[in-house]
Amino acid sequence: MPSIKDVARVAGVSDKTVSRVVNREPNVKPETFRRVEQAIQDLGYVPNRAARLVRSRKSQVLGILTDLVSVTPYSNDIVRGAQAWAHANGYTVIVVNTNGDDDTEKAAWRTFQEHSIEGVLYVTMYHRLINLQASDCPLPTVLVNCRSTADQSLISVTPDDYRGSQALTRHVLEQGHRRIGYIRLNPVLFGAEERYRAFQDVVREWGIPDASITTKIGMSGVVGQEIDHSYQVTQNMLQQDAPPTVIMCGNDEIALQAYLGALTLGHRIPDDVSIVGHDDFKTVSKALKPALTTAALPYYDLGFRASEALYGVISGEGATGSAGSVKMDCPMVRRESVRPLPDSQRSLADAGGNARHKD
Amino acid sequence: MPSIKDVARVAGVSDKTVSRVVNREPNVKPETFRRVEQAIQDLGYVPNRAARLVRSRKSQVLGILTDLVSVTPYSNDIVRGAQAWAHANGYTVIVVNTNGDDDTEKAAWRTFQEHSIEGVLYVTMYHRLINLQASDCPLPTVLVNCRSTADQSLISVTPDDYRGSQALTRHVLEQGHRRIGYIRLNPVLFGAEERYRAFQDVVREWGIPDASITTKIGMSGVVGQEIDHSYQVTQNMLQQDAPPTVIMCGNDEIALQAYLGALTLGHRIPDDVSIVGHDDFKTVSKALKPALTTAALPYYDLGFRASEALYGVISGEGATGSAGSVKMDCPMVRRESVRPLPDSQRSLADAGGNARHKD
DNA sequence: TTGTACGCGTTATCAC
DNA sequence: GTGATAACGCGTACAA
Repeated sequence: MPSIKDVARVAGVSDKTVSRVVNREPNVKPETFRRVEQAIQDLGYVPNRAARLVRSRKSQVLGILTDLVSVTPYSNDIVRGAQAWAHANGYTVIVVNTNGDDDTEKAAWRTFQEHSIEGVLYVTMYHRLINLQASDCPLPTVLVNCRSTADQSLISVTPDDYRGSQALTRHVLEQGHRRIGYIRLNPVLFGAEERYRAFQDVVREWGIPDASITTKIGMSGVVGQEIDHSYQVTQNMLQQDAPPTVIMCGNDEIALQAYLGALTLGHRIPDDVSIVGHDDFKTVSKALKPALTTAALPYYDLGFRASEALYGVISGEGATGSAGSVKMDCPMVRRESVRPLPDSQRSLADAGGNARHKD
Repeated sequence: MPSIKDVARVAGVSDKTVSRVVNREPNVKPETFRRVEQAIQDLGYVPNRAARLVRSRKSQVLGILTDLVSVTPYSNDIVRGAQAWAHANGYTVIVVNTNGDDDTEKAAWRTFQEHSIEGVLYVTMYHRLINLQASDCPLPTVLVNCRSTADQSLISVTPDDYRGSQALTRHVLEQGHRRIGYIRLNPVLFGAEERYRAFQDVVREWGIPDASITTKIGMSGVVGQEIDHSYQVTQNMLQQDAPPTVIMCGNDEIALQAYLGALTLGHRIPDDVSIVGHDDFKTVSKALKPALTTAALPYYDLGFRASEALYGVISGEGATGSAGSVKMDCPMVRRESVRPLPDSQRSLADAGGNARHKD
């Protein structure tokens, strides 16, 4: 590896002049500039960041701290989004997965300090509340996909599950559905409860009677290894007396179960039952036939936006705390799994009937 | 950030002594050791890797170069595996996604050099053949999930698609299936062709007549944005004169389509048709009802193993080229989507019949 | 057992 | 415009 001195010697200038050229500083004669560039080419010189860092204290490196990576393969898009921002802005990224282990997390913070990282993205792989204090973070930190209950001064970037679910529920009602099944995600999840709350609020706002709503929990247990009974739940719902005309699912994976459950019973989607999901996990939502109407979790954008916010903090111009925090929209993705109900079927009066097609 | 000198001053020793304590070198009086440790604690001193690196040339950092991340969310497990190895061995990892762009890849190599990275994992997100030359790699490199046709001297770690598919095909035949549908993955994919080749070889070896095999292509087009017609293909297969008793799918996503296609037609799985996949994408294979019998792509292990191999190269003890290259097994995961055929249905004579249950 | 002098590759300061 | 010279935080070599 040639050093700046080698270049200087070959170009016949001092090392400082090479430094000027490399860093595009002013006050270099064009002729000198060319000679130096040539020498750099010839030698294949690449500046050494470590040496630069020793002096200048700017590492141009961001750290990403990640918890249960295995929960779902999709949330990794957060990391991708962050990487995209980083590389577009001359930053490099170091990722450490803690798998939820406290010691590993401690070690990660230390690693970050050793590398003189400028700031870290603390990302959780599902939307949740955490207990972090700003004083626990030795480096500038932005929370992604989570918020701290313990310390409001930590900036966070989270998805707006509430509004996503709200839009979905309104859409379903606008399509004329009145008998609704709702399969809840694991209640342990913060995002899950937000979605359910939105559903309840909208349904109440529209004056839908409780009797025409069926709510069941589809998953339960420890996050990452929950038991999924949504297949069975779907079938029970569809076999009850006045079955719902639409089943709203806590997320797309539950929606997949709902599809399988409904199809196995011989129900057609959306002719016999409409189904909506949440998250827009593409390998599910786009693969389903008919494709699933859902709300898109903006994972990639979460990562990208959070990096911007972190950069704001680092460069000191950043607002902090709830002022700087952002909730990002989960836009509805309308596909073919929701059928508009004809007027004749919209009344609640036929609540005893079964909208299923007969073949 | 306190430096080694600050610690030295507080502890009342020279900086070299602090260095000795930090690096656990011998010849430090226990008493001194304690005093220094105390000062480190008090000041929150963390050694600066950059400074260390300027002298010692060992960055303890690995680079990961990654192409089309978006192809599937699952292959990211390769990166996880590599990270796991790294953090278990005191290494840190820098990941750069190129999205298949050549300029980005060039820039990535440069970034790696700037960071004095010790070696890089060149990982592709689907199993394929590439054109890389060892001379294109300014740093020690190991190929993951791909092999170079241009240069055999590059070590590679790849999944053994052939053997995975072989095991699956044998299993299906052992369960008595003779009329077989095979839905091929995009033929552009190297792994896809390996799987198909294994299927053909086994079927020939067992003397299954061509007439009882139906082969169709389920996906085609540019990788990452292919058109998927496997849903329709499945339905066509099931509606033909002597429908297959089992459908073997190029991967789990096709298997999902096969489930949907079959269920929609009113077929039961595995009573009416058995289905097998490939890859073991858990959000599909475990979610399906009944759960899918498939072969597991060892993504995580690929990343882990490749890191070991790379470490071998770096520390100079490594075999190179095809000698050091590894093909990793894709073990069959036996679940409930394959039904053993009763002896009465195993003969090829009933090739005109339809094994479907009548309700 | 401990300390001193120096060098690593780079940037900062200031004089030329 | 350009170049000495010092300094960054740490490890190495050697002296004490």
